[in-house]
Amino acid sequence: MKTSIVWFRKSLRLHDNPALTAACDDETVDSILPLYIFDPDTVGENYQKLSPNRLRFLIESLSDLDHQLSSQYGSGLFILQGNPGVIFEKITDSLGQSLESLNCEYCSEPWERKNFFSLKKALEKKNASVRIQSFSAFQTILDVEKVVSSADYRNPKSMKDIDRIFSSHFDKDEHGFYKIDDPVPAPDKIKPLPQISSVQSLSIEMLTTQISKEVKTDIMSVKSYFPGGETEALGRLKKKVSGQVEYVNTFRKPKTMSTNSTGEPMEPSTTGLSPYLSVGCLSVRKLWKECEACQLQGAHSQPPESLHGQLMFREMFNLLSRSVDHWDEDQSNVMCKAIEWGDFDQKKMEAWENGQTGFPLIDAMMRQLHTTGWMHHLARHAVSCFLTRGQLWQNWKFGRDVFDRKLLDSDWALNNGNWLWLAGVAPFSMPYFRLYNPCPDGKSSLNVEAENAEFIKYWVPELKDFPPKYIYEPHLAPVKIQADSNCIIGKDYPNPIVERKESAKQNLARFKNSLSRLKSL
DNA sequence: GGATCCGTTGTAGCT
DNA sequence: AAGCTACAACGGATC
Repeated sequence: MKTSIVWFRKSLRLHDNPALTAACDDETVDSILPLYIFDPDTVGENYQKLSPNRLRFLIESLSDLDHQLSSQYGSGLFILQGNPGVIFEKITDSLGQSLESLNCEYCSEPWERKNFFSLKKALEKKNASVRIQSFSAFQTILDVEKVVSSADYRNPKSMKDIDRIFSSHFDKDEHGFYKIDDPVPAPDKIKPLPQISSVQSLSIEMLTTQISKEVKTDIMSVKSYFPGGETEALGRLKKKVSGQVEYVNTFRKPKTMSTNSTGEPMEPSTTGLSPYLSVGCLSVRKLWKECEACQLQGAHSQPPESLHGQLMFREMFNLLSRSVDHWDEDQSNVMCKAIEWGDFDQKKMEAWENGQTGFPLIDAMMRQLHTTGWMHHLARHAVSCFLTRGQLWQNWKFGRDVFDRKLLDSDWALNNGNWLWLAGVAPFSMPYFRLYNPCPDGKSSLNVEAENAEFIKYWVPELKDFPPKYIYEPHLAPVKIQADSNCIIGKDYPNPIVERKESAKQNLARFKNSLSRLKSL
């Protein structure tokens, strides 16, 4: 018996999975072990690094993978918990010389690369004939290692830069589209599981029970809008993108904030596919190609506003996170100006995280994040601007950590990149003085309101009877109106945590001072 | 090498 | 109602 291990890391899917396909096509092996490792370094010793909602999403994604493997292929997902090095030691001991190869996807995070290299070394020491292969172009369209190591690579900072990188790595076809490889279909057959008696897989049920107990929440009953899993991902892709030529071709990101006409307050106005990309239930290549198929049908929007543009920014951050040292730091990070932010202010941070700032739009957005694990991209702009250079003068890293714990689509490269951008500390085009007004008038891109301010009233039900006129600044409503609306500001809903204009003015001056100090160094 | 242009999606106030 | 201007003013690329 010869066995190949297929290690699922951040690509919890069967379609467009080159590591899996390679194992299936390998005639020298007769059994395949699909493996997932629940790593305490990633989720936290007590699962505290991920919100219950993220844990549920991950479990559902694993469950779907396991179910597909067993019901369609007579295989199954082997789930183990622990440090990958220790896990592989156990498995290789158990498989002995029958271990033929290990296939996995390339992961670009510093700790993941370290994991992989030390693992490779240890395995090869044990068994010199084992073939270990890491496959790229899995989580990204570009081959990250290849691009950042090319001679003319420079850190991309704009759509123009990233477009230039695409141009130098892909030819264009007769329609002007980049020639990107088609996604690989799911395999027809997967070879059976090997016999391993000494290592026992965790069942989804056991894992769920254990996690729920540890985080003191029944994670499977967390109110959710995005169910995890490849099956869901492909269903959503079909519903939102594949057949939706008009939607895709007119997609302009800055214009999407108030276009949710579905009548479903939880339904995103954008595709809502990002959670599925982050755990790899959906292949980004497949998404790219489905958009392209729509664009072939006629005139369409262009990067940066189009869906392709959004995915190109995603590639940009993935490259930067690999090529920039200390990508997640504000010191010794060439992509971050070390602004002298205020000390961690627990009161401000809690008000912001819990949606109790007294700014209804900000609070609605933060409560939506807490409940659904998702926020519109412009909402992320608004709340991060508010927390940092706008109103609260807190270090972007504090907000980054909250997002990372709660966002279903959280991704190390993207989350840090977006915070660097929005805090105005990166050399991207975000002038620090360009603030978002958390109390926008009708012309703002942040304006989420139909006439009735439904978005705010849904997420901040304290204000559900408030007249739309005062919905952004309820403290300005006369006391009689507050009483008639069953919400006394300062009692039933907080007063603004800071004075909006004053704080903005002060922070602008602080930012400016920090910059001139940095320049004089 | 100094001037000019440009950058994913701003705001406020005017006509 | 859409479109203009002023605001405040960065920093890298390009010419």
